[in-house]
Amino acid sequence: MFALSDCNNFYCSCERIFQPSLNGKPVIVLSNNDGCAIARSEEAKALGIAMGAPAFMIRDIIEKNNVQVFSSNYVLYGDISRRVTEVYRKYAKEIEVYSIDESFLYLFDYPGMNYDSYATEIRNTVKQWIGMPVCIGVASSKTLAKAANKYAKKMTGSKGVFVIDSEEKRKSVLEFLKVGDVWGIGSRYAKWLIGHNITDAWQLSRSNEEWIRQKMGVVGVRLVKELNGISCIDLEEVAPTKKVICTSRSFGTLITQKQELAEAISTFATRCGEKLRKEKICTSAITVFIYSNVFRVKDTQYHGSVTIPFNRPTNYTGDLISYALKGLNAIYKPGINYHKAGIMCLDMVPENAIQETFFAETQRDSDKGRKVTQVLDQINVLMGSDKVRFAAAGYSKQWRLKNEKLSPCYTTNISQIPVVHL
DNA sequence: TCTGGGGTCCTAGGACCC
DNA sequence: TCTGGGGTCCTAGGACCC
Repeated sequence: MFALSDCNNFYCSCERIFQPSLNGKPVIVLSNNDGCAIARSEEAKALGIAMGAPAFMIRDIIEKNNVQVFSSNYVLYGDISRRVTEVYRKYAKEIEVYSIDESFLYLFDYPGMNYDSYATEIRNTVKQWIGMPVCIGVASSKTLAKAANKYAKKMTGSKGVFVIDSEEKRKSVLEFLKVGDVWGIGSRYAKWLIGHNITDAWQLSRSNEEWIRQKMGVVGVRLVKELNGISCIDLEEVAPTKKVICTSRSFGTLITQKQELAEAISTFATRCGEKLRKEKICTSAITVFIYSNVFRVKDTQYHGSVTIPFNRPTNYTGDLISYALKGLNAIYKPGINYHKAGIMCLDMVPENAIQETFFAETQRDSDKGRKVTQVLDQINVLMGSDKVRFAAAGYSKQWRLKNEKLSPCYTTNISQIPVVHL
């Protein structure tokens, strides 16, 4: 049996662990730049704050109801996520970390196993050890486990656990689940299915396979089989190496000057380098892009992007910055209010399987680069991000993210932990 | 005034190989 | 009247996930 364990309102719950007085109160967490509400406590949802609602459009609701607002703190959430995952490992043969707040568990099975009490124990342990509330769905396929999880969240009150271990239970879960809420059915397919009078997951599970194949391909066929309890999607215990790595940001303020863009681009190249080295891969080409703000309809709109192939794959920050700045040169247009930029790394190869070029000196250069970044990474892990960096990344950072409501990194930065007077 | 940031998979069609 | 059989690679577009 598969279990899907999902943290409740994860980012909000992370903030509440360290401020328990916020329990029972409306809490929201905003996206980067304090733009949109991307996590809402139950109380905030009840006030009508929608997922993705722009902060400036819900200001009234926030002020009237004293909603507690946080900027997103991914360092904190990432660390809490890691701790929750550690608890799961005690309870499962294999686990797949599916996202920052969700994991699939392939459960142990004993003769006479009681999945309901087992899942309840996992839930209680995560709550007691980490302080994180989770809900758990258990079933014979991943798609059904996702469905059971949604049912557990809405229909079981404070129990928070549901096991599909009979046809009656499968039917009641699928009848409860709207077709658009099925894992793998997005807005486009939902619209089409509803147009053909398939409105819930039960009806979808009973639909004709060939008809589904024509419109939705093999993905759709797999999905229907999964709803019928036939497992077609395996657990992915080890995450496959990434095919694309992207670092992009909107700016806290609009940028027009090339020099400022260059600093931002260099900073993104630095982040990409860190990500590549962590995955032990190199990239053979990058795409650099700079965008104006589509919401400012009176501004001249511009989407510039260019892809630059390399002679030799690299994950050395110095290389990435110099290629990225060449890219910027090619696409920069003056007189535009730039709002967002980014770098995408493509065509990955493993770090230890690089095809060398014909010219031997690049080998020597790359050894030097590798040693430099090793030291750089070590210092920055120990002393804090960006303590030592390339000058191209600049110092002013006018464009940096707006995050006015940032909480401390309670679990990863000792010096930020506030003193509590009892 | 103010609107996020990452990813993946599948398919069809064109171009090419022997 | 009749025109083989078996492949790969690449790209763009469309769908999806958190």
